[in-house]
Amino acid sequence: MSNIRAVAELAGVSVATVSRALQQPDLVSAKTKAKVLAAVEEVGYKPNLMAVKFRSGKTHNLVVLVPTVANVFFARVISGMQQAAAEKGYSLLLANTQGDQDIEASYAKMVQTSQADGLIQLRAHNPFGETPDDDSMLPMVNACEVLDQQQFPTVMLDNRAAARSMTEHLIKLGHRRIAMVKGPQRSPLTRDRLAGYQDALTAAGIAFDEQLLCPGNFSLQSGHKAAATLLALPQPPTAIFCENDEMAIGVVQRVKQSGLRIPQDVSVAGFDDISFAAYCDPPLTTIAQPAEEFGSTAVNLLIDILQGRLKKAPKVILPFELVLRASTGPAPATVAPSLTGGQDD
Amino acid sequence: MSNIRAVAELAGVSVATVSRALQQPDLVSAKTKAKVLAAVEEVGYKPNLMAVKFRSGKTHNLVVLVPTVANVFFARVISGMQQAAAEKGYSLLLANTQGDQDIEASYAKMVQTSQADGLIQLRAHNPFGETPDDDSMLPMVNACEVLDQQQFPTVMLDNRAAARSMTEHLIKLGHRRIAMVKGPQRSPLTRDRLAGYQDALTAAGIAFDEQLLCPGNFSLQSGHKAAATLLALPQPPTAIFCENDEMAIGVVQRVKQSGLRIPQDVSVAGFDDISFAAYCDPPLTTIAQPAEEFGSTAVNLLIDILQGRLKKAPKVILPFELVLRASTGPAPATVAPSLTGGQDD
DNA sequence: TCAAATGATGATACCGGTTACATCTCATCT
DNA sequence: AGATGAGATGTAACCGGTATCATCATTTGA
Repeated sequence: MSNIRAVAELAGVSVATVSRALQQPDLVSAKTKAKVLAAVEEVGYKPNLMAVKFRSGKTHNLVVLVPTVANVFFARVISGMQQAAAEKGYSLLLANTQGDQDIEASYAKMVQTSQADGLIQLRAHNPFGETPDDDSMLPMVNACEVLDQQQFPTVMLDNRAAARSMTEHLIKLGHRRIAMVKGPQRSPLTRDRLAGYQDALTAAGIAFDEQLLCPGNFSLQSGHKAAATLLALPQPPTAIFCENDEMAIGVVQRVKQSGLRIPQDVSVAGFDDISFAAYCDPPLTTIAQPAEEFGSTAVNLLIDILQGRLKKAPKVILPFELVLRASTGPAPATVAPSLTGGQDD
Repeated sequence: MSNIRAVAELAGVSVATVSRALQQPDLVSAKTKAKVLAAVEEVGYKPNLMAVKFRSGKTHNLVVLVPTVANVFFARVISGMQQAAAEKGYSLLLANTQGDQDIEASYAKMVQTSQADGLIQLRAHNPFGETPDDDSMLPMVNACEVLDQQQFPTVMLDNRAAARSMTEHLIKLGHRRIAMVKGPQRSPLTRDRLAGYQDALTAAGIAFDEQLLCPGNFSLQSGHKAAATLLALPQPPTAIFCENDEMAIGVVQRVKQSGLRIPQDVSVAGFDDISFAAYCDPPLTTIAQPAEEFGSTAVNLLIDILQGRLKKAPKVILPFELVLRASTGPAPATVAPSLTGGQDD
């Protein structure tokens, strides 16, 4: 590997001149510059950027903690991050944490050991461990799933309002028994969406029925399983609102397997508006989130912090959009014909 | 940021001793080690790994060039890479190239500028530009989409055999007019799958009909569009084989929109076995690929190269599996019962 | 008892850039 | 002409580790 000293020797100048010729060409004379560039060419010089990063103390790397990259929504978020980072000359170090806090912590250490300048967390944890006493702003941004008492900059959706909006849509269609398939237990995201759901019920004077809440984990399988549970209830729901699209797609399948029609017998709604949502049968009513924008905003915020342009930790709230498709429709007129028992496959 | 010299001073030893106490504890006496560790604790010393990487010339970073991370299949591959890399102490630098060769080249430069040790390419390009004369092994592995005359180590599927296998399945079901929805034009992947399709046709004595080939780009939309074209043919196909599952899902929707039933009127098959394939209506017959294994194998191969354990560029071929679900079924009794076609099963 | 071997530790060069400061050359001004 | 300053270039410190070699103390062996 040729280095700057080899170039300097060949060009007959000092290393400082070579460095200047490449970094601040205005400071060197035209003919020196020419000599240097020729020498660079001749020895095939490529600067060792590791040395630069070491010297400058800036790596221009950003660590991203993702629960699972193999998730359609996160994939879009990452895509947005990548774009924004590339534009600013940063690279992304991707960490698949599988939700494991030890793995998170080990990657977060990359910031402390100067392997990365900052960190983006897509989960509501603080991977640095307990918050330091001094509230000096750690180079971290929290996106998507956010804890409210967070002292970090965050990018989030108003999940409560979004869930309320969807629930209101269902109520307006005449539904009274609206089930909710939840995400992981302690997720603030689930908590907020649940709150929005309850807000809408309360506003419409509908009693909250614990039985209509079903656990899930954002997977297709868990949606499928949840639907089975819900349909087996003595009084099954006429609408099922899922906290993400994957679960909704699982629900759709299970509902159809029961011989019920969507939306005539049961309405189904999702959350995220992943690309597959529009290609469901029937196409899925859902909440669209600007996934790529989550990513780009988070990256830009982080870079602002790193470059000292941010005084206070901002909270950015991105807009959602209710996307109405064919999976939701008017509640069935029937109070209950006679199939309250719910037939199996 | 505290450094090793601060620790040395506090512990009353030399920097060399501190380094040894942390790296090769056996070389240091017990009480010195204790002093050092206490000092490390006291100043909160975290080694600057950037300095280590610079000194050692090894970054332990691997660049991954992905056409689009927001692709279900690639997301799984990346997940497998991440896992394998983490186990060996490497990090992944993710690059979303959008298929742009300039972007690819700019990321490939990270290897040449010592920001990464090696590179994994998921497309059949050589991002380093024209191959160097000396066939010294560049630290690169090519996975998924592979050019055959490649001098790099590769990890791939026998796409030709897989496509042949699927086509044979359709032929066995009595289909004679089998359409193929292709991937991007110049992709070797498309070329191989097409060849396998033709192999099966030839073996079964079915004439190849150019009209039944439809362009696509691996997106849901392109599948939808392709189906529209195919169904409008004077003699539409009775089976549609798509080069990936997304397109197949798009096809399924379009076919159903035409009022045709799957598989009674038209069979549809995909490729990849993404998670959504099993949740289609009807569930999709497809070819399963070990996506995560693609990733882990590629990473392990690359690390073998980097650590000099590999003499010749190996070609690894991973197994596929024909996954039969409900989207394929017997060919409909032909509108024209004339027996030009020949034998059924 | 002295030489040689062993073990523990220290001093410092080194990796490859950047950059503060020094030096040198001219041109300009009074 | 001498002083001043601008412009071009060189010298070397520096970033923070690692590793080589030197040094010194202690033990072992003949």
